Amino acid sequence: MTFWLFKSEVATWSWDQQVAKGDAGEEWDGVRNYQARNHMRAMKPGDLGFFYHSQKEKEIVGIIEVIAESHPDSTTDDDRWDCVDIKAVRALPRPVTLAMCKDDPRLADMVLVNNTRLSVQPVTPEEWTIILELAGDKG
DNA sequence: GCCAACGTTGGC
DNA sequence: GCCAACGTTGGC
Repeated sequence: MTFWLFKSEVATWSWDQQVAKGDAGEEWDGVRNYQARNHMRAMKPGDLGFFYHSQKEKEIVGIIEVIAESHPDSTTDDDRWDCVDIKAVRALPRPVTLAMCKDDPRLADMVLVNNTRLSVQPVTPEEWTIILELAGDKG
């Protein structure tokens, strides 16, 4: 089991839209960054991830599950770009803001804090647990 | 709205 | 293969 974090602007693809897709989920398309793509290629069905709203909200709002391995991105003919499918698992009881992550010394090395521009990134098991704690999520 | 960080492109 | 120019992301 590996943990991840997916970033999206609310205007582009929001948590509510993800939830509306239900268990069918949706492909995480549109990624045009090699690092982000490589992370998606490393994902396995059953992996869990956080759903983060960038720009305005700047907070982790929910948990998603990877439901399909990486496959060609249907929004482009360029075969360099792959994506996975994800579905919403549950919303966090309270969102965890970027500011909260920055304020917690245990999260000082988190990619979210240190590489603001990477839209798909790994999360360590320790970070995963800490964020669930900050969110008041009991699993 | 600005700007820092960083990734990509393309000329050489 | 280097690097300058440019474009984009996203926090502030």
